[in-house]
Amino acid sequence: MTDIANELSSAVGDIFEGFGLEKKLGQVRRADRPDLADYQCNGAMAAAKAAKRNPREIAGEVAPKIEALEMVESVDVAGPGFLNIKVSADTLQKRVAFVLSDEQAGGGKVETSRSVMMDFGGWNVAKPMHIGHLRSTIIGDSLQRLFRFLGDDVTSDVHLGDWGLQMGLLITEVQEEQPDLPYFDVDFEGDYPAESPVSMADLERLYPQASGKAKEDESKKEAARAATAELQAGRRGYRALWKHFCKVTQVGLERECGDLGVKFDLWKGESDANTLIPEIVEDLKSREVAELDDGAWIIRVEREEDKKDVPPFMLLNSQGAVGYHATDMGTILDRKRENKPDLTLYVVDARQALHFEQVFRAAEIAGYEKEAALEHIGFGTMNGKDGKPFKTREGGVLKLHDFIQQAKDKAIERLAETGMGEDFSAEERADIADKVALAAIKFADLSNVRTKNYVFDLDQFVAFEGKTGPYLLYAAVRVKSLMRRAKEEGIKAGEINLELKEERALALQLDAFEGALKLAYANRTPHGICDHVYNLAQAFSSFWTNAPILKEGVPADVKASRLALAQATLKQLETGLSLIGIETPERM
RNA sequence: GCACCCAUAGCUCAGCUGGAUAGAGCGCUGCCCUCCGAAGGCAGAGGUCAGAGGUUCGAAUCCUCUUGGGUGCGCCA
Repeated sequence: MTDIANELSSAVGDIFEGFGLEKKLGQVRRADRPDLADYQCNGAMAAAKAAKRNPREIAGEVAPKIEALEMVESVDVAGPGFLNIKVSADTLQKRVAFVLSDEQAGGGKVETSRSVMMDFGGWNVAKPMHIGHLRSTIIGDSLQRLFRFLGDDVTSDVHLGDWGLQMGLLITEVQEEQPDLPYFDVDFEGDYPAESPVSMADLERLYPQASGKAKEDESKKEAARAATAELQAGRRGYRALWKHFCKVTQVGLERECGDLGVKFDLWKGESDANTLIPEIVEDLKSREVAELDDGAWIIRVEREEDKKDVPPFMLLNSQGAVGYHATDMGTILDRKRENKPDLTLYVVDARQALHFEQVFRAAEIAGYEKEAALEHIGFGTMNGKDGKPFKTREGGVLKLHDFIQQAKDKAIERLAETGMGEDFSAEERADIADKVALAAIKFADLSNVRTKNYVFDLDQFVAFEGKTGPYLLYAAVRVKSLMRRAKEEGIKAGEINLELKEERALALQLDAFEGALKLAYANRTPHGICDHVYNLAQAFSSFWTNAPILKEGVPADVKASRLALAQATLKQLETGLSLIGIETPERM
């Protein structure tokens, strides 16, 4: 069963076709004027344009046929030719019953399942995990949940940044601080220490330090480049030291992932593409895809129709080292062989757009992957209240862990203010605070259009009032509490009978889930899911205050009907929230 | 210089392939708890959709230009 809008579209499309009009003109959607209709079709006006006829005349011809459909209650022609459709109560009732019984909660499935690779997170070895990584992780995670839910075979890969110049910078920086370590002795032949010479804290300090020096001092940069090339060429001591960097970093990364409730299927890194690089270089050189230019091996990717300069793809730099062009190419080939994805999504900051364009073009030229199977899912930056990139009060880069902690502290504060959960155990309260904080962060992020920058205001987002994650948790918890009470009283959900306008509005909202998911899926924009769950929670709140469910004096059959409606809502609400990575507590 | 993204209510943001009276939230005003969780609901004030042209029966949406912000542009990732 698909949603009502879809069924109507198909039926109305057939009717349009019967009049010699295009089927797609029969497209039906939710009405923008709920006072006039449940659903609307604007096709008559477009049809009139194409056929050079009067739109009202066409609408008038089509309307009786639509009205004759079993699911339709009535059809009106309004304004220049809008077809306003009201569906029968029975149609809506069946739809709600379906949502209640459907394992997808009415969310639907894709027609053909694809194999999809998702590359997000963008964590780097040794660079501090900061606020800038948040969006990729949250958006990527939501997309992997959505795609999987709709039936695709998804593989997510954190694609660790572990192979570029930052590694060389770290190596030279450690050498400067601790020159006597065996890693730097070329003649050293023994076993290197099992213990890392640096901690995560050291790494977080060393990288910005080294990076700063390299910017000021060209010779330091040269040394780092050389070290990078040597590492990539396999210098034993460098490899051993590098492994320590990676291992130490991984511990911190797993902590962040756990905190965010995000899971990756693969923890591969840029370095994993390394084994393929020589093969690729050889292949592209021999087929003359790559050419030598200024000492570097490049692939020209510019096109006639380009309106801008598209710099070449850099296979090997003049030092013979590989950068992220080459590792990304290697990764594409690796995935092509290992996972055979139909589609690869790169959830990476919009500023990388040119980079991906170069890589995708180069992959196509090289014949490793079709350009159309590679997609950059860009996003804007998260700014502070001043509209500038999010920083600490001191102006430094805010670590992700600290940021999440701030949100948790704020959640604890808010819960205490309202006395919510005060008689719960400390563990439960802490768990609730965690869920509230994450819901606040994720909902705030995902409810903005992905491609735009947005302003993060912690006070606003951790609020329980308004369009926030915590409000949604509250809405869900309220229904859960109702369910517990119904169970205690032995009341069961029964046949659905929609009478009040709030009941009808809620049913219509439940029907909109599939459309919201499909749109989010097609555009890779989770914010449509946010809108849907929020609208659903609002429709439920209105229903809740106007349609008593378990109160005394409510007839048994009405109780059973409303309980079914509430249950369907809870199911879809929790399903929808799970798709944006939000978990609901049992109570709060 | 060239290219991309963005500009909608006091603030933060939605607005799907062009459609009816441009929607939310916060804030503001007024109602609604002897009654399932009021962290809620209902009602109201508040907008020349940055500006100017154009296409169209119809434009916040499409095209052109202007202004004002952000970002990117071969050996960092």
